[in-house]
Amino acid sequence: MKKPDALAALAALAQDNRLDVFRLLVEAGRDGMPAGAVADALKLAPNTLTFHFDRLRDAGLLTVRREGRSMIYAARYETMNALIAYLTENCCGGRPEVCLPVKVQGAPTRKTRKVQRAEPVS
Amino acid sequence: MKKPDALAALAALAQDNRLDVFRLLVEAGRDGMPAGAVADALKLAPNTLTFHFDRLRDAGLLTVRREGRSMIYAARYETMNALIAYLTENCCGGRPEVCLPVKVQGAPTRKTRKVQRAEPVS
DNA sequence: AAATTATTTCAGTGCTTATTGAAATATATC
DNA sequence: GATATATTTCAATAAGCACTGAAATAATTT
Repeated sequence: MKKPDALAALAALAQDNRLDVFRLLVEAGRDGMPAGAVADALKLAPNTLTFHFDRLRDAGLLTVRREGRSMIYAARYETMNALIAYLTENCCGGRPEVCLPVKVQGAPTRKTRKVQRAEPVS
Repeated sequence: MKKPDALAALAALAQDNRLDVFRLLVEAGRDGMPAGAVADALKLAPNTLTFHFDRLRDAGLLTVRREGRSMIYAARYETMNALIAYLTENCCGGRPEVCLPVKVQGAPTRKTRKVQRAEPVS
């Protein structure tokens, strides 16, 4: 994945409702779910939803197909995977270790450190 | 990491110049680099840069400290790490395998797989 | 203490975004 | 073929964003 694509994916996901839409479709699995079902689940107006679908789709995060009079949207996992790979490579100096809380290389520093607490689900 | 924080981090990174800033600071390492050096490297007006620093900082992706008359900005790797973890957990159904191009569960599919090519730097 | 260097703050501007309501399109049912 | 269902398109609007130029703050050097 190249920078413009990563940027597009980031922008697509950087919105409350769209992140919900994408997460819902990820849960829904490869078969996806109809636009109306997404609208119901997230309580979004159908036209607003179309707007968000378009953006997610432009970013390569979604696919659509028609089934009867329903439009079935499904998450494109590959793109999300590529985004995560991009972030890991480009924003962790290529080495995920770099992102870890405690620096390992270099002279030994003080040992104590704030305890990392487990977090509530959301 | 909770949803609002993930959203903030995504929004902060979903901008061309800011993504550049963050990547540069990641490369710069834990010690960071002065605002002016970032401005020079990326050819951004200092006030524009302050604007972007603020956003990255609000998202918890940066730290600042003063050193003489310079402001030294440094990447907060933990936040990026937490974002990647969030995306992996919440947008890959908790299982990274889900994001892989070929579905593994269910009946065995063809064995071959598109070769993953190395990509140009950007 | 005046001048220089580094960075931030402020006000203004054009552009993009998210949302809404109303109308249009497309498929299915009666 | 008329009606109902599912979704999209279109136009309008309010809010937020990225950037610019000018002025302010803060630390250093002379």
